[in-house]
Amino acid sequence: MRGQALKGHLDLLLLAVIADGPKHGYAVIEELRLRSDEAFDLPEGTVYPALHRLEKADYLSSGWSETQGRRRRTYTLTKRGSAALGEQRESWNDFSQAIGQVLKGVPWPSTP
Amino acid sequence: MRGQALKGHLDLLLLAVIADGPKHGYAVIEELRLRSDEAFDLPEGTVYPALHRLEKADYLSSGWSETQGRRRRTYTLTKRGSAALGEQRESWNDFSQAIGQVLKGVPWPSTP
DNA sequence: ATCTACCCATAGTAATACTAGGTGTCAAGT
DNA sequence: ACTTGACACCTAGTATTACTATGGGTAGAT
Repeated sequence: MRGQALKGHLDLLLLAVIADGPKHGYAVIEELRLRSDEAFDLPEGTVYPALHRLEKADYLSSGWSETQGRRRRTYTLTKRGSAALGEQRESWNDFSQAIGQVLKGVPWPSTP
Repeated sequence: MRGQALKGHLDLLLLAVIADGPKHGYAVIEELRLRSDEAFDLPEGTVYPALHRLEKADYLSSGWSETQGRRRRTYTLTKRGSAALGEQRESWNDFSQAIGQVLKGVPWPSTP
């Protein structure tokens, strides 16, 4: 899948996987790939800046840890982040339903 | 609904409504509003440039007509446009399903 | 006369996902 | 000893794109 289709929905995905439990960036990428059945394989250059953005917006908080010589920045969902997740989830539902309605009337190309 | 969530999926919507039959820009906006049950109420500044883009990409062709003193530019889906619609529709299905899968595991906030 | 609906257009802005690079650790293979 | 690949982080710059704001014009109703 072309990744750029993510536009506007990346935050929802990131918040969703972190809602499941605190995670560091690399783990977020892996988790997203797993849960989406390989559909989402996001480049680091997409995820890290987005996490910074979400932290700045107070949707996530972070802390450093050192695990066997590797430094990790682990992100946790804040209260605001949890609320945002709920809202974004609803708006995703509305959005996808609306698209579905528009598409409903359109016939698929003839496949005899 | 906040319109900017459209990012990356506007073309699909435009192609879809025009696939139903040739339409001019203003009619596209109306049709989209109707079919989406008011969810999509796109500003003209969004739609017109997008139509130009799609025509440039040879997904649409256009022609002017004059109806009771009003000039209209009517767009018709090209063969390439029809193919693109099919592809974008499939990729929308994959995309929305993938989002659904990611969201599946996440519990909604406690609503007692 | 003015307002609203109809109908088109463009310039500039903001947001954001991505490309392309960079830093460094550790384990396994050669 | 060296290289490769997985792990783990980061940023600068680019491209795309939906939107805001604005402008032009016609027709019909109040």
